[in-house]
Amino acid sequence: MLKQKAKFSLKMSGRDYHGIAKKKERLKAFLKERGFKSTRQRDVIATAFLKTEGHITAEELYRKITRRHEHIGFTTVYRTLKLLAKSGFAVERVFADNLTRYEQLSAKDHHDHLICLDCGAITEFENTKLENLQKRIAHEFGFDTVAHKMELYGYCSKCRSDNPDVSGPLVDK
Amino acid sequence: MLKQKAKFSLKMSGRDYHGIAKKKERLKAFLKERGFKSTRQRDVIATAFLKTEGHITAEELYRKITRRHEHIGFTTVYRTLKLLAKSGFAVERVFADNLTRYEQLSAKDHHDHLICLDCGAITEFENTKLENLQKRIAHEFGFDTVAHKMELYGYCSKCRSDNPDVSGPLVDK
DNA sequence: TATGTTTTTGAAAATGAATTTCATTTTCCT
DNA sequence: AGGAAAATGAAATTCATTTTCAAAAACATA
Repeated sequence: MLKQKAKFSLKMSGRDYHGIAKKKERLKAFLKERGFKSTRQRDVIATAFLKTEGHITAEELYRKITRRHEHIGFTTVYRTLKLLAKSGFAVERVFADNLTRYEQLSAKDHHDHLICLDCGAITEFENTKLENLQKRIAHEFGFDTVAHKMELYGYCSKCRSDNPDVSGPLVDK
Repeated sequence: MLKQKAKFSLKMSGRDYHGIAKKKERLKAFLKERGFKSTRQRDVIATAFLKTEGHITAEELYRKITRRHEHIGFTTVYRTLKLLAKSGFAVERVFADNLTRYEQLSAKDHHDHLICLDCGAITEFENTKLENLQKRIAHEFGFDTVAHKMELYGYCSKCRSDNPDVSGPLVDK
């Protein structure tokens, strides 16, 4: 009774809600162009990653994948995420917990992060004024900026209402 | 012929340009208050740290200290820096290279950093507009902000003139 | 389709900064 | 001086990340 589902599982699982098919084509093209090889593992990992919204560690993605009984090594997940980052499909980010997370590189290119110190939720935001101000400041110091990192740590409204007297682990200053 | 210099070396080395004496008094008071003990090592490490301007890793401070033939263990330097951070004399910071650095907590309290990807120079800056904008943004998302991190990575004017075609290691996005 | 070359895989080992352990030493209160 | 409590420091541990290397897979070419 699972036949019909299985029949298409390798080529398409349901509608392509995330535009994954196109991305995978682009990835394949990228690999060929650079003389890298297309493998089953890379396909599985890339698919799983591209389905993911938000920020995920190599470990988390690895667990997600192996849960579905794929026997793919952690190293390969790790390396594939690096590859995705180098090929422009993913961005590496390190927040205050010092874990490396990957997020998809989307159209929403320049954004920053709000991080809840209680539940760990990561909210993205974009603010043009902030961008401009950053550039202006860098300029004042004779800096040519190529990247920036801007994170706001605090407590989201949900966590504050759950737990009014927050005294969680501070992070920075 | 070095007698005169040596005579005062433990109590005061030259004028107290950095206000170190006062800070050390405050530290001593802090220790006593909390039931911690004043030790030769803590004195040496605190002095060395308080003399330091800018941002220093535990390793760097350890090397600086042992250079002067003090035999103080790395662990003690590490722990003392943690202690200084907890007692409000130092602030811990982690930049893109993932090393923990310590800087003195000065009057210039809320500041952010410009980091040169070539020479590694760290420049501090302060900008009220930026602060306010950050708060406003956090507020929009119902966040109660307790800390923030804002770093601009790029190339300082010096490095750009030394090496016009920079293609150094990128860091983030 | 077979062959050969190159790349990939993944288990295991290495790395490296941060942190902890624990026996010994030091501080400091009485 | 004596004794309880804390500090020291060398070594060990932790833990995420990265590398190694032998075996397996991919793929260009014949």
